[in-house]
This record gives sequence, C-alpha cells and structure tokens, in this order.
Amino acid sequence: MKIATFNANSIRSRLGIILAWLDEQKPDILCVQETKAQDKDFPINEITSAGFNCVFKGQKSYNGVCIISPHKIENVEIGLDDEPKDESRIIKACVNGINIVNTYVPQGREMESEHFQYKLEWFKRLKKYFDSRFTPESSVIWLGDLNVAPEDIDVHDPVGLRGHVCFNEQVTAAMYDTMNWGFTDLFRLHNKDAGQYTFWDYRAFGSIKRNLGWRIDHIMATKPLAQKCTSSYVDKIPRTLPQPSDHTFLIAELRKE
DNA sequence: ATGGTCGGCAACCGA
Repeated sequence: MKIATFNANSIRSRLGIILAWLDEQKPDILCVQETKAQDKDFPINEITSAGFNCVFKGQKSYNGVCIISPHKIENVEIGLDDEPKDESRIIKACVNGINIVNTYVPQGREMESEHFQYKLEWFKRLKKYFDSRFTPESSVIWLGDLNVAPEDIDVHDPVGLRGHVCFNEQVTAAMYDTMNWGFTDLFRLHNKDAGQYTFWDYRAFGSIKRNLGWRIDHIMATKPLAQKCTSSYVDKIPRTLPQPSDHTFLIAELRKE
C-alpha cells in the first residue's frame, strides 16, 4: 500500500507532473492540496482517463483538495463539521478499508493576526472531527499540507525562523495536541535525521539551490497502521537535480496485511 | 535581506 501527498499549487498547471508520477509510481492513494480549481474546472476527465478515481472539492482561486486512487473511493465527506466548514481544505474518504483524511491547514499569515488564531482553532476542530468519527484503534491516515514544521530539524534555520506562523511553540503544540489523539508521524518514524524537507519557499532567493527548506507536509497514522508502515520518504521532481526540488511527493508505504 | 516568485485571474490576494 503506497500512500502519498502533494501540494500542487494549481492542479491544472501540475497535471502533467501528476499524471506522469501516477503512471510511474502507481500509488494506491494520492492526496493533493492547493488544487486551486473550482469544481467545474477540475481536470476530472484527464484523471479518470488515466485509470484513476478521484473525489475533489475546490473553490475560486485558493485552496482545494482531492483524493486520487485506482481503487474504489467510498464514504466521502467534505468539510469540517461546524462553521466555517472550509470545504476546500478537508476531504475524507475510505479506500480499501483505510480512512483517509486529507487536509490543507490554514497557513496563518502573521502570528499577531486573527488568521493565526484561526489556524490554532482549526487543529482543535480537527481533533473533534477525528473524535466524532474514529477511535485511535481505527485505521486512519491523516495527511496533507499541515503548515507546521514541528521540530528544529524540520527547518533550515531554526533560530532565524522561530516565530514564523509555521514554526513556533503555539502552532507545534496545536499540531501535537491533535496528533496526541492517536497519530504517529510516519516520516519521523523512519527518518531521524535533520534537513529532510518537503517545501522550499520560492520567494526566498535561491531557496531551492540553497536548500532553504521546511518539512510542513506530513503523513500521520493511527497505531494499527503505523505498525504496518515499512518506509516513508520524500520523492523529488525533477530527479536529475540534487536534493532540493520544485515538486515533492511525500510517501508512506504500508504492508498489505 | 521584511524582498524575493509563482498561480489564479484579471486588481491584487495568498503562500
């Protein structure tokens, strides 16, 4: 069982990359965030023509999430339970008996802003969401762009970046609190070294070449699934480049049984 | 270094 997550920053402009990756990697599940397409503009025909099922929810210009799988996608739910539902930030489905919760957590903008408080609150609401549907003994994968780098080893400059909306004590506590409901970080389970990133801010000069990265995308699993996880790693496109890259797929592999 | 660059979408917003 191969499960992956990818922040597309527009699924339409990354469709070629996604279809090539699906064809090559043949994952069981690919979750995408920041599809940036309204439902009427979502490239569903291209994806189904490639042999995949896909459920999605988007909005104009921003956000947007989807779940892609060659398998049957069942029990789809969109949005959080209370208002604002943020329908284009969370989509849930069941694939081969595994519950998949794909989230695009609000970025937060500035520490002092209401948007950051909203981000902290979002993690609390997500914990309730898990609590109302599952138990820690259920088979649940929670993955996506969580917009949090929890540890010093998850950013290129822990001193300079401390206090950023994606790297501070409060936001880490908020993420851990939701994780403590019953999730294990599958990537950290298999990788203890620093400097393993999933995101490079292209606004920073030469961020990719200089490897100014962040690990803000995650794949979490409840205990029963974490026990079956054999590996987790970041797949970088294009592969001709050294370590950092433009596009990163975070992958976790689970034993079938 | 308080900018930088993308993408959506049609003036700026968001990351």
